[in-house]
Amino acid sequence: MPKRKTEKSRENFFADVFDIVRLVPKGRVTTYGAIAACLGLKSGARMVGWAMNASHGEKNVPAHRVVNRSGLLTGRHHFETPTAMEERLKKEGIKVTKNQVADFDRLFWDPAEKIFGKK
DNA sequence: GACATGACGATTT
DNA sequence: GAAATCGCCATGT
Repeated sequence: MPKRKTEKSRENFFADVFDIVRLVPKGRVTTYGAIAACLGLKSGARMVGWAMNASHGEKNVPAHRVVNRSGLLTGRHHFETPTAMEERLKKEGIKVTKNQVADFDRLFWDPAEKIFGKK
């Protein structure tokens, strides 16, 4: 287990990521980079992905709505089943083709919009 | 304490 | 235009 020092940072980071992902409207998708940018990280996209890994314990975190900047479902293999991600997205009305979100540009939801407008 | 890895992104060659 | 490389911060070994 990490020391308290990292624990604090980790908690803040994960909390922010989970909160943002949770705020993603149904039928919308966002990207790791967008979330990272909201947290103030220039390129913390990797960390966001790491946080998503921890999201396995957070049932209320729709990690399936988080894709890479290309709209590609890069993390589908980390789900319970390789198809769970696209299946869920399709269920919410999002079309997925070849592990990629259709009309990704249109469905893209920018957390900065909410965070910035809210704060 | 150092090295290697990770569901990414942007920049440079 | 495509490929290779660096950067980012945290985690695991």
